[in-house]
Amino acid sequence: MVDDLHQPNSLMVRKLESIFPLTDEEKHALQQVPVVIKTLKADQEIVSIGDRPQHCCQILEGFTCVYKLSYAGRRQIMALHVPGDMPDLQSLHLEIMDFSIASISPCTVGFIQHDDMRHVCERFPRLTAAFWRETLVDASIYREWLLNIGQRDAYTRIAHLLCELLLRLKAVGLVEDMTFTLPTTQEELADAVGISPVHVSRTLQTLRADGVIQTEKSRVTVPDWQRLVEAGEFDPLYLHQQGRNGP
Amino acid sequence: MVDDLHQPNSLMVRKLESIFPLTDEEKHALQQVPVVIKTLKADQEIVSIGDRPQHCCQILEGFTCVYKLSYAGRRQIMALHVPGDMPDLQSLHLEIMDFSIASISPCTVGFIQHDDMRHVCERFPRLTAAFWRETLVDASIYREWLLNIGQRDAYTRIAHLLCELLLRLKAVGLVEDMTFTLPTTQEELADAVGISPVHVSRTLQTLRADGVIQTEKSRVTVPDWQRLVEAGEFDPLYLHQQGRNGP
DNA sequence: CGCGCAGTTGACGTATGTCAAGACAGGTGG
DNA sequence: CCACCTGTCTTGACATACGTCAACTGCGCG
Repeated sequence: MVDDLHQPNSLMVRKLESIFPLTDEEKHALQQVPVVIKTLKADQEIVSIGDRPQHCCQILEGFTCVYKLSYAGRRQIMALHVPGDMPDLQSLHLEIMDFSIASISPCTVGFIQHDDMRHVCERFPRLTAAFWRETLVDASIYREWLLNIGQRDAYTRIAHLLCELLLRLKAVGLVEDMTFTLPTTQEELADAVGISPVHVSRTLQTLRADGVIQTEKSRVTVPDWQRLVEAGEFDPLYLHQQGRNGP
Repeated sequence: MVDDLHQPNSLMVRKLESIFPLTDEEKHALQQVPVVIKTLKADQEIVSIGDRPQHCCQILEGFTCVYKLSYAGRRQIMALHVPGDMPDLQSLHLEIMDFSIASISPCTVGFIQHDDMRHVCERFPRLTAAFWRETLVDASIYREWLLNIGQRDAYTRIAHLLCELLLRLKAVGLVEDMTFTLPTTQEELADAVGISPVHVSRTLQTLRADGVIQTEKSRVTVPDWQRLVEAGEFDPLYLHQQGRNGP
């Protein structure tokens, strides 16, 4: 991944190729799209609710989150995004941002002008379909999070989230020996699963005590995938990762 | 609305015209798309999780919901759909359904073959954009529901849901004198906001006692919009209803 | 070396869940 | 037209998962 960065759009090509093989023409066109790369520290806003952005972004390194605040000032994280993800494709068609995006860890992010996106998509309608599909998978993940937060207890919610992250990170080569980096604080986890930080702390402890996960600093390792799947009531269907259904 | 039914696609034309004016050609093409109309009783499945549908649908009359079950058999309703909505546009690009759709009230639903959808979209790329936009608004609603369920208390959740329904029903002409029909049981409401049916009952009672809503059978009337908005911490931005922001 | 943030722990509070009984209403059949 | 039945809503008593608060620990970083 790191060496790929010299060719900034290669991650996008890989992403779209995971949907269907691209023609050389399509690949070439994508490589031509200008990308502005920025590096960010942790906890910086990338786009803010109410903005009318003229570009969208792709995460190249690090983790970001999509969030909103309630009037009481409580934060709900609606999505975590990992390298390869494009969290604000929707801005192509919805003028005003209805959520904010912030970095969770240090990040590198690529920005692409809407106009440039539209041009490639016009020339290659299959790319439109691929980007549309990306946003549909995002929506599917939102739905699963609704089920998670609305109907499952804290223990299951966290296990479920870890299952999801493992599979998504695996898909971009960021899992080795069932171990991945989770650069979130417990407070961020709490905001993602809709429970309080101290309850996250306690729940993680029982997950560790049950041998479902092991942690060391911000590295998480899953000694027994099947156990984690059961703990999280996890069914990977909603990720729509073609061909994959386990690590 | 009822008389429109003789021209089944007119609701779709209206829906897309709320996004941008359609050319006569586009309208004409849409009118040519074959639609199969079915009528359903309440509580019937329209599409099931795991299906690989070859068509998508538009709600013409009545209410439907999108839902999933947890392993414990608890149901989370992720979305309520009202006339004009197209709940499974995603099946155009995601082969396997990751949720089920069921009628909540008696319904009439129009079914359109994927192939027919794809053909119009190919001929008129702006229609692709319009349908894509529809799915993006759905996603935005999922996000707001995440905030609602994850961070707000029962009282606020229900008030918020009522705000949303009022605006969406208003947009399709189903609100008169701040009154609309809500053909859901309290159990369905409960599954939509992630609380228990008996707590829904109690919460509705205090909403009524506070004068925020009035109910009579399944009719809900909102005597003071501003009060309901405050009770629900409601900001209509996420609905992306162009030009509108209140009833 | 010390500051500060993240995580932990315990005591305690509460919003909401559960269970079970009763009231009510709409529809059906005699 | 009445009696019944079924599904929905309501009510009360009680249980509990989770939240809150506050103090303490430990580690990383300047």
